[in-house]
Amino acid sequence: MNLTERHQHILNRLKKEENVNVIDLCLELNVSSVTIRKDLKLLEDRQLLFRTHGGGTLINPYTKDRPVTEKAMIRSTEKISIGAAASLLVEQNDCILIASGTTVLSLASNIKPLEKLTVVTSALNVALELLRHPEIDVIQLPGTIRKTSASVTGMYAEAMLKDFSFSKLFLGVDGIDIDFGLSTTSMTEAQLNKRMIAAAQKTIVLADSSKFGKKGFGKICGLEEIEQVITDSNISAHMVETLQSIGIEVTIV
Amino acid sequence: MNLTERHQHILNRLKKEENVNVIDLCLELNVSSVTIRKDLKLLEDRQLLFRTHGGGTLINPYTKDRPVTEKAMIRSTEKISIGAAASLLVEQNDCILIASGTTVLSLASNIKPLEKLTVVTSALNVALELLRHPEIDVIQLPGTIRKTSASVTGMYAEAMLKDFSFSKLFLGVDGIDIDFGLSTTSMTEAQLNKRMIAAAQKTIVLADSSKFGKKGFGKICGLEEIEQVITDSNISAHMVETLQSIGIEVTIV
DNA sequence: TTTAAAAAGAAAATAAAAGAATAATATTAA
DNA sequence: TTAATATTATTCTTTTATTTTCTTTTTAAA
Repeated sequence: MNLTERHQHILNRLKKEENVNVIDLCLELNVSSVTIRKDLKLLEDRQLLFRTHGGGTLINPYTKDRPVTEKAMIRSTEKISIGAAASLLVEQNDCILIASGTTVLSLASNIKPLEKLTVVTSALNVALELLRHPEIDVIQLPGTIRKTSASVTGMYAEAMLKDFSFSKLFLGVDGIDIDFGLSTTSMTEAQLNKRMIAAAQKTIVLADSSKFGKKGFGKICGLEEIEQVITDSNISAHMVETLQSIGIEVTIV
Repeated sequence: MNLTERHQHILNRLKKEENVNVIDLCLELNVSSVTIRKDLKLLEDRQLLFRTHGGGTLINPYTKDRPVTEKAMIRSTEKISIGAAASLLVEQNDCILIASGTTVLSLASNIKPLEKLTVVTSALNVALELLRHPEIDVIQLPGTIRKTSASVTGMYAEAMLKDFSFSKLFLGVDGIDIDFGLSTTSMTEAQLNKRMIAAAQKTIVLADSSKFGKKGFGKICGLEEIEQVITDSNISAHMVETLQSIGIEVTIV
């Protein structure tokens, strides 16, 4: 039995029983505990399981049971830092637009407004997160809800955006590529994001370093349309230079 | 059983019973009380429960205005039954409208669609609840979010409703009075509910028995505009008769 | 073959978890 | 209020799991 078969086996057991432990896997697969731990680590890096002391589990053990919030924990440390850095850009009496995605959700949980703030968002979980603050006027965009991101898309949201102008847009994306520009997995979401960029005076992209060089299915826009990127320190120096040469402000946390 | 599995167990028990105690958990999980206390402390640090003397609870014991998700627990048994009864009225391929409130949230958690279903809602928590079902197309109405009910109101939602026609509206209210009719605490919500009634062929009101004879601030409509009421068995016989005499179908659970 | 690279394992060092003992604190009943 | 009781926090020890470094084995390529 080789490495991939072993990994397959581990994932199958996880699917059946939701969690596995190192010792059982050693016996079942006739390999040492060191090997199993390496397997688990690798699978965790690929975000196929969560490591626990003594084994692994399929579901993130420490999130409330919303499917969407669980996803937020992937690369959580980076996302939390990026969200915190983005929250510093929010000023008093701002009118901002927040798109969907796990990274901007982290922004939402980091916002601590001192005075009035108006937030329009497409993401239901962002809206719910912001409800905690009485200082914030939260406005929800309408539309069909995408199950994977818990956010709306569609013509109603696009039409409504035409009535507003925002000082800033906080945008999360699935891919940033020098040539292809910004992209996301859904066509309708890309369409809405395009309108969002048009409605905002400044577009700030929140993206952890894994997003660079990647392309999602739906193109949102070229890089020339954005003003600022916030990312983590694993971004390559070359990418930073390229972005800066186009005139994009790069913030590294 | 390892640490994470134990934590999972504790959270599951909490979800079912709202509070746990140290001694029971010791026996159930075969670990010392020291360990359980460490578990509870850790889960409290992650804001997944609140520590109490001798155990833990899901609800913060020291806040007055509970967030929306917790408010659902008040009169929960009645609300669960009412929600379950209402869910039976949902038919395949229906296009329904669900308003806001804790009772209709209970409807949302009871819906188990067999085939396609389209749901439009003003309440964010209803929308999130329904996302679990791939068969349901969930459409969110837009607008400013009321913090107390986590639902939208305002002209954008009202305007959007004009584009649709629904077979049924499920409405939660704060008061049902023979003379004053249906009412709710918020003026803007009353306004939206009015439009909702106009957009639906049939209005089904979900209200536990405590709501009868009460008046909220904002009048929604007179009783003649509704077709059906679902309530619990504590409603007075006289009230049932009066409602039926106006031609309202009364379902008691 | 020889060599390089990947995979697996052994062993020691390190870290985490669990429980015991006890002091500190909170709750309850008198 | 006080005393009795229950619960919690703290410290320490034992056990268990993990990480790290290094060696061996296997696999693939030159």
